[in-house]
Amino acid sequence: MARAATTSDPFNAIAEPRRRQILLYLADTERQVGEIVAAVGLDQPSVSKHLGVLREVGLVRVRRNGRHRLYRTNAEAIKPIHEWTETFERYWRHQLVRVKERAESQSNPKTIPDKKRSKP
Amino acid sequence: MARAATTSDPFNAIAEPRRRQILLYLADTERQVGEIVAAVGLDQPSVSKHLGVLREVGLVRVRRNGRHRLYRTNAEAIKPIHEWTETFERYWRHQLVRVKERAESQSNPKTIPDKKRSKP
DNA sequence: TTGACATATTCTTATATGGGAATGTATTGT
DNA sequence: ACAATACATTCCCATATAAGAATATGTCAA
Repeated sequence: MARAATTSDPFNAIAEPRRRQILLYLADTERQVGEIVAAVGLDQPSVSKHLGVLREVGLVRVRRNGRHRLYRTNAEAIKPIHEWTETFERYWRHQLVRVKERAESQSNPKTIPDKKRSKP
Repeated sequence: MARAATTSDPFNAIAEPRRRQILLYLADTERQVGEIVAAVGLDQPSVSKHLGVLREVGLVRVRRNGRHRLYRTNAEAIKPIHEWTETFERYWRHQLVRVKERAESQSNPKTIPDKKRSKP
């Protein structure tokens, strides 16, 4: 079968760039939907749907305030992803050590291209 | 537009559980495709396709050895994801502190949850 | 109440994706 | 050269999903 739904798997939920953008935007401050709409430059229904996904998977929390809804990132829900990537940390450390060793042992300036940064 | 392709966005590439499984499996040892097939319990073409995605996005490296291909996780490609989640670390730390403080100061649960929606 | 505002939900549609089956390709042993 | 082995690729199909348009729901103000 296919992958787990965006609404049940945080890994899948953050696979959408707009949602990552929203999570960063909501990381330190509560925001109303209107503000989020302005910030990400999508139309309101799209934003509401993204927020719905993030809500269901637990990556954001909502609170009502009059006619507004105040969203905020629930950082704890990102922890599992952080921990998953963390299991690879020692491996890329080892890789770096190996690269460094090679660079030091032989003064052969062989270029090892670094991966480009992803642009969220 | 939709999300970036699995073959160009590591976040999307790891949104598939099988691929995460493969990445863990290949983290510390090179493996031939046959071994990976046995390990994940999919049939060979499916595994090859997942490996193709991981290859294109740079999450694994391949090396030929006779008729075999030896795959290994390229941990460095996971770093950007790790770093993205890391930006939230201080927030979940704060959240934990707040939760702890509240639990210690008062035993009055003031949570106002958002209206539940039924979707099961 | 009525109406304006803020947000959510429900269509519809185009596209990406994963699995299964079948086939293609490269490499080795004889 | 030929067959077997080890993978990769292609084709087809079912499903998930994201955007857009239209509509619904809920809340405040007059």
